[in-house]
Amino acid sequence: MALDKIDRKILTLLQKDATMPVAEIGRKVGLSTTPCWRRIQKMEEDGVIQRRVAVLDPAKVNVGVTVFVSVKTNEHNDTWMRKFSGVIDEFPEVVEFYRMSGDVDYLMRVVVPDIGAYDAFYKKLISKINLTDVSSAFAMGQIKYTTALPLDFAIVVDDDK
Amino acid sequence: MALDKIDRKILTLLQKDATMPVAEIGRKVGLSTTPCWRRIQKMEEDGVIQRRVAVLDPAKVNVGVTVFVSVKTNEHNDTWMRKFSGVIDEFPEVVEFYRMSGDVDYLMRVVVPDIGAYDAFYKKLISKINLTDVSSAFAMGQIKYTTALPLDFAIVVDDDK
DNA sequence: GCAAGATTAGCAATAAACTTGCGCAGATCA
DNA sequence: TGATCTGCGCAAGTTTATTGCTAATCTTGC
Repeated sequence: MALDKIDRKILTLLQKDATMPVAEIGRKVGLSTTPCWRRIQKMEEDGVIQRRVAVLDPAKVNVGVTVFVSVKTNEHNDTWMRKFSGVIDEFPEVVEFYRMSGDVDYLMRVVVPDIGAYDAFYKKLISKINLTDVSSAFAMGQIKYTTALPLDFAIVVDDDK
Repeated sequence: MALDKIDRKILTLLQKDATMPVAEIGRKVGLSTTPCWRRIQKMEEDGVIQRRVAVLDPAKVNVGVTVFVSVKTNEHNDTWMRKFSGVIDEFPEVVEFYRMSGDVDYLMRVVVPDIGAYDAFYKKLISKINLTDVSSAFAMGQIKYTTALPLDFAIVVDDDK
């Protein structure tokens, strides 16, 4: 599962553009098609590469507004957490959901067309599960968003190349 | 730029798995290869589909820890914002960055291997730009994360099909 | 109501990309 | 030194993407 310099180069390219032909990737990392292809295969088998997806423009599908929703609860048990997770799973508007440390218990990122749609989401949410304390923070603009993870921390065996 | 039911079906599939052959997508949405391919092309030209990317496993590339960093500033002007954006752009650890309304001015999501790496990031950040107030919230776990946007709000012309 | 133009579907052929089998070269180790 | 292992690359064969062309359906203006 350790990655060398070539693997990381490949991942960097694929994180930017997964449509790039293997032959071209190979050329850019100094490898012919076959070994490059085998490396990609291995990284997919190992689960380093989870999947390849299409990324849409939020504005073009009318979900230009991002809201961060902080949730506090009194229910600090596994059963409740699972129930909450299940409820959230049903909402496609919730694109990220984290269990937090500190004064907030859960944090989620919600995408909607406008404030009105957020209110509708909010009402639907609290009708499905009882939440002690919910607070919403609206994003006025998305300055940076990337699905590409940094590879600087990846485990390495051969760092010579 | 309006999307009909077939377009949304295609997008739903591509948001899950962008490696699926056009022929299979066509079959699933009830279309032959060519028209299905042309629809996909059009949505790429229109920018609805921005790009296709490989999604990696954060743990496998050693960035299993997410930190949300809230920033308050006294500098409420465009010049400073641009400078801040430029600084953030240089940090691959910052995968999301928003300008917020409310008592926090900016919010970013940072991915790192551990607390130590976050501290290193933090030091590097404040050395590059002066920030009035920074507060960090650690995620104990990622319960949901998807790059797929909801298509329920997309603009529609023909809603018959 | 009808004909011209526009839009969308489909087939078939071509081009491009992926995938596999095999052999070769360098590294490792007894 | 020789056996083994690992990784590379060539040359097929297979799958998939892409394009040109035709047919069918829908729109529009009269």
